[in-house]
Amino acid sequence: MARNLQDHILQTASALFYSQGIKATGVDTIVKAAGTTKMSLYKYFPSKDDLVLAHLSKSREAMLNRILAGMEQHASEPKQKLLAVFAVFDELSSSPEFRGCPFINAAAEFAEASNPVQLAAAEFSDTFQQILTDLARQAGARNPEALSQQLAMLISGAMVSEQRRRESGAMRTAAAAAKVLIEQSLACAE
Amino acid sequence: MARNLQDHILQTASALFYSQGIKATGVDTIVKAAGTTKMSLYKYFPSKDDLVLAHLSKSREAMLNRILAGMEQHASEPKQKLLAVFAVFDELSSSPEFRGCPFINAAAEFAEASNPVQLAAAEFSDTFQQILTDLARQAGARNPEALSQQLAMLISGAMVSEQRRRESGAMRTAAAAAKVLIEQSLACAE
DNA sequence: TTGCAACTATACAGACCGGTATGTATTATT
DNA sequence: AATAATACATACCGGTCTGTATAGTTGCAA
Repeated sequence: MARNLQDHILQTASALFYSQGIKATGVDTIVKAAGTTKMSLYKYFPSKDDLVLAHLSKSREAMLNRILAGMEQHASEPKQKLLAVFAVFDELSSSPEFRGCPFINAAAEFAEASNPVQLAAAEFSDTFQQILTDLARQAGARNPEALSQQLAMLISGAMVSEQRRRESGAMRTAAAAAKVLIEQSLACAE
Repeated sequence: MARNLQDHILQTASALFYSQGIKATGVDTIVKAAGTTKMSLYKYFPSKDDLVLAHLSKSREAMLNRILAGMEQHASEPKQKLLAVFAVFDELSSSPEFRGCPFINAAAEFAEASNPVQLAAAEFSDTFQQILTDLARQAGARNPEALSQQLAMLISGAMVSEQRRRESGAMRTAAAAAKVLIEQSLACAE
């Protein structure tokens, strides 16, 4: 499981933050769930805020790795990779543990623009967008930035939709839209 | 301004809930901002939860009215009305007060599935979706449900995107995608 | 065996929150 | 003038939150 206590605490907290919400999850709850004590938690994470940011950082890595791995596994050509991203998110949002996008949710919980959580959310968003833009460019899209932004919006929207109504097939419907947009963007480019 | 104290309190609370977040806005803050006292607030709203639900109900009405008004004003044909919805949301998300979708944000703050806030969010989502589906059907779309879901996802995604990065032109990019999807859905139906 | 570091156990401080109790001032109606 | 409705002022309660202080326990290594 967890190699050391620090990882174990982070893993426990991360799961609770994602499933119950960040503000709704108290430090005592985390400590009890992890089978440890507050003193140990505060040894590794000087404040709850630090723990929250560690959770977002961990989520960021996990998400990006999953996306990149899914892309490499299911496709070789740029165009197919773009569609593979939707397959990854479909698998992700089909899981019973799915509770929406951790970054969208966290950013909604910490509304102040100056909050570090906002920065973490924007950071993930930018990285993800960049991946899509590069693929769109490689695929030869007419306007890679616009296409990638559209695809990202479809994915965000589908996550929100799926969160609101489970088993709505939102991600597959989004993928169908993506296919149309990609084809259209490539057709005009040829 | 506000005809009576109850409306005034709700209006003040609504603005704070939307701009600062619901959990981040304490009752004392609302009372101070409204220039009244807790006793008066609790006379009209038996609990903060009631106030929150009233805020969502008010937001629901305001949003739907704005959408319907914008539709009637800018267009007469179903297809044009669908596009007019994006114009409404573009205007909405261009305002400096824009802080994302109040329902997406609220639902993220109250993560438990059984929470009434979740129901309120789903209720708006369903109503909005129904409006789009009817229009899509009237316009003669091949698959009205799928098309309307795609358009709704584009709008949700654009709101999230615009919230993350202001002035990103997300809603206009979403509208461009919508145009393609609508055209394609109608072309196949002819 | 001794010593040290990691971890546990528990209690508590201080702030904040939602909500209530008690009493007063203002205004309109009759 | 008496009454009732509305709103204000202020203090308080119980609970929860993050974060800390203090003391005890375990395990491992020299």
